[in-house]
Amino acid sequence: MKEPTFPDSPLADLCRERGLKLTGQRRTIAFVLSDSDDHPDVEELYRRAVEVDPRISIATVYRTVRLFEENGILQRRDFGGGRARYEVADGDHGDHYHLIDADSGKVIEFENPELDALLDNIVREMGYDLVTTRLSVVGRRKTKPRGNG
Amino acid sequence: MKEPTFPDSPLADLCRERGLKLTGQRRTIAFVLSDSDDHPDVEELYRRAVEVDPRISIATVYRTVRLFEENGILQRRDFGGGRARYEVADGDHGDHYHLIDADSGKVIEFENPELDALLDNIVREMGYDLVTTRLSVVGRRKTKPRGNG
DNA sequence: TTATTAATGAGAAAGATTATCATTTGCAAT
DNA sequence: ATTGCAAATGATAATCTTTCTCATTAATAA
Ligand SMILES: [Mn+2]
Ligand SMILES: [Mn+2]
Ligand SMILES: [Zn+2]
Ligand SMILES: [Zn+2]
Repeated sequence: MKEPTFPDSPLADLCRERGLKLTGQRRTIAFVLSDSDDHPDVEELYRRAVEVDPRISIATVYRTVRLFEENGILQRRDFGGGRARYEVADGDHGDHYHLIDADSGKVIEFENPELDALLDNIVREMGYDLVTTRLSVVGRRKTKPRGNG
Repeated sequence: MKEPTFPDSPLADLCRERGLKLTGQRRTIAFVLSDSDDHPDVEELYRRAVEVDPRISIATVYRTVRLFEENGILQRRDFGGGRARYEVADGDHGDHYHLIDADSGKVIEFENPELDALLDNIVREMGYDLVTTRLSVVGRRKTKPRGNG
């Protein structure tokens, strides 16, 4: 009966600009996504969305992330572990890669123009245009070597 | 009633060397894998294995690829599309990456020592030791530019 | 050959995602 | 403001891949 009030997020505006119908649920999910700076999966997005407006179903979250991804608003990531994870495309930072801490699972973002260029060149020299790079590295925190231990 | 006869494959020997019990099914799956130079998923491995010996179940194929992967005999790949795909670890070629043709889905392997080194350095400079690199690029075949067309 | 222990087969179960369909809602035209 | 209609939603069934269960079978060592 009571509609929650919150401002239109940048993603909600994007949604409109693409000519997508801006439903209450999409507005909520867009808000939640704009508010996130990590890589939530659908379950986590659902939890956050319900906080904002309980009148939402997990099915709609699945539908909406797919829609947003098809429209270039979201990027899907696969860090292993069975569930797809999402982040805003071209949020405040541009293209980037992910380092996963092998022990904690923590995701650390990084950019590297040299890597961008190298991948582009490799693919071009094979006679292709680069469409998508799917890259994540798993690493283990280095134990700082001591003088004597 | 009739046991199919085929030689022990390199992978079957590896299986023994690791102290794993060499069952008929594992011998068959090892044979099929040694005979493959592509990136089959479990369903495809099952089809190939049944050709060699019908007395095999898909459950055992799942179990065996997991076992082989845990023992460093197989590598699991994710090219998108929902199913895990497998290839022999350190077959005739060493570590390599994969380029997926965006239109045909064809998988093209490549090696690149510069890329190896760059990834290693990036991760090291972030304070980590590189454990695993998960990389595949999707590309579209270049249309050769014409002088006039 | 026998005993022991692990592996297998068949199917149930699990986990993630998509499909179905009756109902509701956004939105554009009255 | 109402109306009409296509599109979206909620609830849940279905699908798809992978793992689990458990009674039966088979591999290895004594
Ligand atoms: Mn940078
Ligand atoms: Mn090389
Ligand atoms: Zn990211
Ligand atoms: Zn390969």
